[in-house]
Amino acid sequence: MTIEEQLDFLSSRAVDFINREDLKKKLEKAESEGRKLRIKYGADPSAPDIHLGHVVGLNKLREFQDAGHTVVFIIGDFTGMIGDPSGRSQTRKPLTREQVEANARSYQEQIFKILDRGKTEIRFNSEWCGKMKFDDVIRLSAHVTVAQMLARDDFSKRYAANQPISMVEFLYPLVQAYDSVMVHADLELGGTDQLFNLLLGRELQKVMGQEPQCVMTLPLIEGLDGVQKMSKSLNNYVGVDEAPRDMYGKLMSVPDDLMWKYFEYILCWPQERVRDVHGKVASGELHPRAVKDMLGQEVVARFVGEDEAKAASEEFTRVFAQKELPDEIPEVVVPAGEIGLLSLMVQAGLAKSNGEARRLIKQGAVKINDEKASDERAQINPEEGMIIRSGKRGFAKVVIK
RNA sequence: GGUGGGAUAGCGAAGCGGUCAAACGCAGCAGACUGUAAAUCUGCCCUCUUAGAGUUCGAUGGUUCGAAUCCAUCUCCCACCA
Repeated sequence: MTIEEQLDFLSSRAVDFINREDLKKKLEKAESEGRKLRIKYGADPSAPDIHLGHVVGLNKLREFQDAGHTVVFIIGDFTGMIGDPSGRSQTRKPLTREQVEANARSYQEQIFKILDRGKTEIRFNSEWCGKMKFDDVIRLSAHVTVAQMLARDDFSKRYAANQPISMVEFLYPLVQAYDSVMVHADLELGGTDQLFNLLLGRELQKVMGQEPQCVMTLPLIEGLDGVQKMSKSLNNYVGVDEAPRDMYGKLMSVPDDLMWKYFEYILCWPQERVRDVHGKVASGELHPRAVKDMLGQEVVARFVGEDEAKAASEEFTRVFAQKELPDEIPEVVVPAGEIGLLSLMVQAGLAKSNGEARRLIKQGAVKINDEKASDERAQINPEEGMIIRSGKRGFAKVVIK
């Protein structure tokens, strides 16, 4: 590939890219010096589940690796242990050393489903942040002005709306920027919400006498609800570590319009192909469900395996389209003898409380051995192998102790 | 240091002495419709053995026949002016 072709390839799917000229120079220089570029990506250690939202970025990192470069994957353990009042409404709890370590391990297991282990450098920012003295921090903060900070969109909005902004929030972008200095990043990648922070890294490097990093952002994809960005806290995510059945099932419930993004950013389909399939669905040549099945299967195949993908798809059809029972049904162990239906359901995990169980029964969601249960006060005489269904996806099989 | 505002169910937000287990929106769950889609419609959505009962409205104590609503103290939060 020529440099220009590389640039095209590497910047594909990016939203912001600052900037092509700089990256070109870096690529040329690296090539002539036989050096690899250092591509930085920061991860928050508080949510150890890598989900498809992260995959958007990880895919891009992988492309950089395939082009020969090194990914510097930074786990923000230092900041994670302090906690992150992330503005919005949620305050992230500070993590303990043990939690951070456990999360970091879990990260590593998951990211190498996508990244090339041999071209990845994992770093923890406590390595350098932990050594800083307070005067170092103060000196560092002198490089940035309040006006600069207020340039960040969410800060300016909140400031204007008389909403609180803590000093910590000002400090975090600075820490992140400092990470760039410490790892000598050539380019930093992040979601579009990271643009300001990434640019601050660029500024700080300049101030501290380094060649400034390039900055690239990728879209934040919406989660299962189709509206809010995929995140663990909103519980609208698909984790790369999930059981094939869940992964597939979740993908099938994604709004149709969102599929195209998933094809493009998760599966990295070329745009022409996405457009082609999109067109076929629009014209009625392809059924949206078939396309979504393809999405589900391809994603499962990528993170788990081909066979599992096929199996997940088949089971899904069987259970939901033909209303049959799934392969594996969770068991409830109960002693022999009469038991109230309500408490049986709670014990089986089909309802959180008797109240909920009652509601489900009233609404006609509960079946025992395919027979609708309508009496909430029913006493059940459990039999071995009795099947209790609650709604479309709640199943339990009775086992007599 | 000063002034003002606030803490209500998962979240947001009404309520300001009884009719409040607490409006409304969102999220969630179920049913109908489907492609387990989306949209829509309907119902539910503190707990418990019911048309009944028991615990809730930052915490504690008090006034009252009766408090989420009034008083006192406390804790926490926010904005503004310095």
